[in-house]
Amino acid sequence: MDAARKYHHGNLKEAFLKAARDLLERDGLGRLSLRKCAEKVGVSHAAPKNHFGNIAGLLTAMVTTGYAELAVMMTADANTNADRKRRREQALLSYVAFAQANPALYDLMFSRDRLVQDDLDLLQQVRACFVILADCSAELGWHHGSLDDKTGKGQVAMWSLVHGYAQLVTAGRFKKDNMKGLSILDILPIIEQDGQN
Amino acid sequence: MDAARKYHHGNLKEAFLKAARDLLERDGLGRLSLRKCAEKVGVSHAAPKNHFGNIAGLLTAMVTTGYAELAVMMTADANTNADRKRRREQALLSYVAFAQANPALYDLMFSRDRLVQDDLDLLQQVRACFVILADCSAELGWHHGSLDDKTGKGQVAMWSLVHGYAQLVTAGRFKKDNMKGLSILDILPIIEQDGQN
DNA sequence: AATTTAAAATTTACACTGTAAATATAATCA
DNA sequence: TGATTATATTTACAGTGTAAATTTTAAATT
Repeated sequence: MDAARKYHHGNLKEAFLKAARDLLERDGLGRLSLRKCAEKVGVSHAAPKNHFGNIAGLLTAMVTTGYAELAVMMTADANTNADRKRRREQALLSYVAFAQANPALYDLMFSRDRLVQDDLDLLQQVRACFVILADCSAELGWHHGSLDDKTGKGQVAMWSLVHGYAQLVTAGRFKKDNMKGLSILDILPIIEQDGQN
Repeated sequence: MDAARKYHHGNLKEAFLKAARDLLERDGLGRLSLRKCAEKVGVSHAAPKNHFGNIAGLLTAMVTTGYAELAVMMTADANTNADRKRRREQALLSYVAFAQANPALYDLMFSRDRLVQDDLDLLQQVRACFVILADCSAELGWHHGSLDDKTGKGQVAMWSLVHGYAQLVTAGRFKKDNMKGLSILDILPIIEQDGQN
């Protein structure tokens, strides 16, 4: 079961994912094609059909690895005994860093019509990221103190804020004007309550 | 100069924009093509070249009308003498409503690699929307009261929050779990300061 | 009004794309 | 070894965007 020399090519699936990701970040989604990936890997253009079915399957698999990497990055320093505020800041910084390092992939990760949205692996990895963000949003206070968070409002707000920031930054919507140089941590206090963490 | 009967087709540009937008929302960006638009309008597939140059030009023009409509919706009730908090709630509700009514278009409006990003009309309409949101974020307080907003943090936070929320809602990321039924106004208090509006 | 000019739309052509079906190859298993 | 299954290739086809040449029509000019 030596995966490296098992079949004709050996690990063609991972080779394809790597080639597709390189082409995605280099040329953009609009110029990514199965045939270019196949040429880059050195196989026929019909080879990926066995592994991914169609191009939506390839993109879905690639996006799924993206969510997995994102989860790993967000929890990279979580092994320490840092308090929640520290973990939250680390996770959010990593979240934005991932989006900036992989802008085209990050874009695709929230695409509505190019992925197999009900893919089980994808849903699982998306949920893993959500759980991490949910943990980050826990114990955040509210201005209107009567509100508790059983409704998930804090989680929704947390993900909305960091995703919106990441997307707008990578889309170049914040480049001009006088708002460059801000980080997610600069706008994070908006979501924090004095005296809590 | 009767625009309705000026040329062979008459207002082919607007007819194309309408056809493209219908196909976009019906079938998604992945299945939108110039040739289908041309067939729907009833002209040859090369007709749009005179008006848009290429497909990026068509998508850019379509997205530009989207930003224009968004600006109109956000300021629809602004003629009244409502205070800023009221205007802000109206604008944000309209923002999310627009995204939900035109999910595929809204997605395309933040695409990184399918538009002519330096198109002057596009930049102008984007800026118009930003100005409205900036007005909405004015006079919002901060928890750490020492911070003023000369850096644009409030504007960045405002757009990040509402865009992230709109994108995640239209992408279906909030459909399950226990957080359905929330509106942007439910998470807006997170950005408000007691005693101010 | 007749002619010229320029704009608009069509026709034709081509390289590229995803996908399906039939075929060939190689690894696994009996 | 032989049979089976997974993997990859070949071939084919409909659809795509775009460019170039051509035709048609409106507008401009005389």
